Amino acid sequence: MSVVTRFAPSPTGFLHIGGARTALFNWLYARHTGGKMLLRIEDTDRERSTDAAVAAILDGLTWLGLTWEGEPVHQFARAARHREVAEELVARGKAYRAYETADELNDMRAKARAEGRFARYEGTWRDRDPSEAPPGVAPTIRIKSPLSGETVIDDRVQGRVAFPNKDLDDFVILRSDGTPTYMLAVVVDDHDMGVTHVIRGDDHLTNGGRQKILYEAMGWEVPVMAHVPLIHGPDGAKLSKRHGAMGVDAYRAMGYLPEALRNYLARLSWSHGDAEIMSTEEMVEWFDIDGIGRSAARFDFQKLESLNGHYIKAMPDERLLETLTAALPHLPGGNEFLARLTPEKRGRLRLALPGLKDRARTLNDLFARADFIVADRPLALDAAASALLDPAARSLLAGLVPVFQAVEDWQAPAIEAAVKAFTGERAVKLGQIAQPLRAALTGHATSPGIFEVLAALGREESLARIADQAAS
RNA sequence: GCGCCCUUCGUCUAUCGGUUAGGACGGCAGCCUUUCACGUUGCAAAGACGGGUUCGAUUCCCGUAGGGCGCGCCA
Repeated sequence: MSVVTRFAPSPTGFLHIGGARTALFNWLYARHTGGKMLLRIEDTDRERSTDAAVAAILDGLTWLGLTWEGEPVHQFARAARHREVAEELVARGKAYRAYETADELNDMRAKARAEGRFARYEGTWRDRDPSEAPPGVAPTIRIKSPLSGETVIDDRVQGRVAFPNKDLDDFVILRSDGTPTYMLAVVVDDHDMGVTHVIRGDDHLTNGGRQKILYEAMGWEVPVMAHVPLIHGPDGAKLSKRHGAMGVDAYRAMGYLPEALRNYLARLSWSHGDAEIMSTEEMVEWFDIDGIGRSAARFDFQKLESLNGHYIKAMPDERLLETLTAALPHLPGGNEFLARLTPEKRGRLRLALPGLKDRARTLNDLFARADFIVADRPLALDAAASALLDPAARSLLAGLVPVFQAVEDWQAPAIEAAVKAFTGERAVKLGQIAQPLRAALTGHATSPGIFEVLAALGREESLARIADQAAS
């Protein structure tokens, strides 16, 4: 039987990092086994679900390169089917109508909590005759959970997990307005969609027990379950906005590459020996549920950055240039940079890229360091650059002009040879000329190798920038 | 409060009873060097605690502590 996994986000916000990892695992497992991953939008909460969130989630998945099979299933559209199953359960005596109002239930819960008791539905209407139903109350449908014994799920990650049935109450499966609850909808949809493997966050572990009760009530086969540990923030607490619970679009805006994020996320609670840097093909080949660990992982931005730097360096220049220009609109300040990137400057950027990418860990970092490429003359100098351009330095720069005019092949090696000959003549150290040159050409005290900068800028622009700063 | 889960360097992890407990990120130091990086070499850094089981426990069991998740007509 072919593997069918699914990713089932609720569209109440962006695709957060934990969801992205869950989607990644489902995707990897489906690819690894030659199966498929389905996408289901869990929008039964009509109050909180929004179209914008659906769009954000699809966008996030697409950016991450996680593809799904077929059209996304919208859970709410299947409400009639869910109702049908709920009614069938009532007809079979596996579920019953309960006539408490939501307010009454809330009061009962509040009271139980205040008294330090577990707020559990006591099954008041479980065996009561429906003829006793109070008039004017629309009932919910509740499942009859077993009263004794235990419900066991054999989880592929967590192992055998047993829940005492006395703690599992008769949860609502159909609301009084006739719409299904999550618990019902998930089970019916997973069954109807032919899902064979449910891979999700372990915050759903106890739900797994409840869902098993539903599967058994319907006489359906329970899918393989794999509850993956959650991702925590750097301080070990639940991931919140404070650390990393932003949407994946926020990671894109921070200049991370999807392949870097994929690689990083894959290594959270999953490993394959000592493998750290993995191509997507390798991840697909190596991924297995057996490799998933059982403890929660903390999100570590430094490691993500390190990986991201690796992928930036590894990317061929032409592709990196395309990737950067495509990403720019999503990066803070990116549009301004893009607006100034004339075709001529784009050519210079392309030439400077090898030196630039070694120094960058994010795309933001990359284009920030490339500001000298798009800058217009006369360059604004930062404090460190100004300090380098003392009178002696300015006079040395003036001496360089004829040297540069005489360079025949305006490439880094020839330029370097010419400059070294010049430093020999003047008996100065390379640093004494390289630093003022850097300041004049880039406006900063740091930059890629100075000869690469000269080559990238071109002779004309380089000489003009030098003239702006040289002693006349 | 009740239930369930987790616990190896600061972080992510390897180890599937016998290892000098390995790798990666980060840190520190050296090298490279025109700056900053990159690269490279080396160093420091871990089995929460207490009991068992065993010839031998990081590994198996129990307890304690700490952390997490769940306990909605949310998903």
